[in-house]
Amino acid sequence: MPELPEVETIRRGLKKFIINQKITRIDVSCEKSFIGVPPVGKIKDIRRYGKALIIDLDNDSSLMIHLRMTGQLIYDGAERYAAGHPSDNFTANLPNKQTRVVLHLENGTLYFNDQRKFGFIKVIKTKAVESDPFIKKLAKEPWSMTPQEFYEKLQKHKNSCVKATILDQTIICGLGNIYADEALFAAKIHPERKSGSLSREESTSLLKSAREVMQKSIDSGGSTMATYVKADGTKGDYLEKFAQVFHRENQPCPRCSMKLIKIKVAGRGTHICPNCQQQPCLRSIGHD
DNA sequence: CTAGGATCCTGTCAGC
DNA sequence: TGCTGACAGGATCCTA
Repeated sequence: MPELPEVETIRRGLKKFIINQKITRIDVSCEKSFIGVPPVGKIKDIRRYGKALIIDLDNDSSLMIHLRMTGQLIYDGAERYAAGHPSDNFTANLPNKQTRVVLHLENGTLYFNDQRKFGFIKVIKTKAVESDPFIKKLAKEPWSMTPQEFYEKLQKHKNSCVKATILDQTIICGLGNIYADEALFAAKIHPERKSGSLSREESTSLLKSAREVMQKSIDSGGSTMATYVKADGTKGDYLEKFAQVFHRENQPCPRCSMKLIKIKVAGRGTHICPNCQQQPCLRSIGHD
C-alpha cells in the first residue's frame, strides 16, 4: 500500500532511531517474508529507491524492504515510531499476529508486519543494490523526469489507459493508486484516456500534478499514520487534508461540486469527478 | 514487444 | 448469526 511519499516518510522517521544501532538478531516467523540469511551488523544508512527501502549494514550487506500493499515498519524503543499500512496494530501489542520479521537492535526492536504477506525483506550485497532486478528496472521519479521524457513514455504506451501507464514503476516511479487518482484529477484527465491521446500540454500538466501531490504528501508526513505513538499519537494527514478524490466517492467535487464517483480502471478502484475528467468523446462539449 | 487479466495472501465489510 | 463475494494505497506472471 505505501506509495513513494509514505516510504519516504518511513525512511526519514526511522533514520533518527536506527542509524548506528547494531542488529543483534533477526527472527523470521514467516519464511516467505524474508529472503536470504539474516545478517547481524551495524546500520550505516537507510535509503530509498521508489517504494523500496534499503538498510545498509557495515558488513557489505544490505536489507531491501518492500512493503507492497499491507506492510508496516514499527520501531519500538525509548519511543515508538510506526508507519506503513494504516491499522490499529500500530498501537497494539507487539509482536502480533501479523508480525512476520523481528529485527532486534541494541536499544530497541524493529517489527515488520504484513497482513497479506506480499511484502518482503531481502538480503543483498550493498554493491549489488543497484543491479537488483527490481531496483534496476525502476524508472525515474517525477521530479527528475523531463516533460519531454514523460510525453515520449506516454506515446510509447499509447494504447494503454493512462492510469495503468502511470502506475507502472518501470515507466514512472513512485505513484500508486492514491497519487495516480489525485494527479489525474489535478490535471483534469480521465484515467481511461489512452496514454497516446494526451496532448503535450496535458502530459506536462500530469507530470507537474504528480510532483505536486506527492510532494505535498511528503511534506505532511504521508497519507498513512506515521506516528510517535503516545496516547494521542499524531498521524500523517494527507488523505484527510489534501486528498481531493481518493476514497471520496459520493462527495461533491472540490472544484465543481458534482458528485465524485468510483469506477474500476486497470483492475484498480479509481476515483474521479465525472465532470472535470471527461472521456475524449465527451470533452470539448460546451465548456472548459 | 505491448496490454490485460489472474494471482500471491489475509482480513473486513456489505448484502443476503 | 453465518455465509458469500467483492475488495484492498503492489507487483509479477501468464496469455494473446
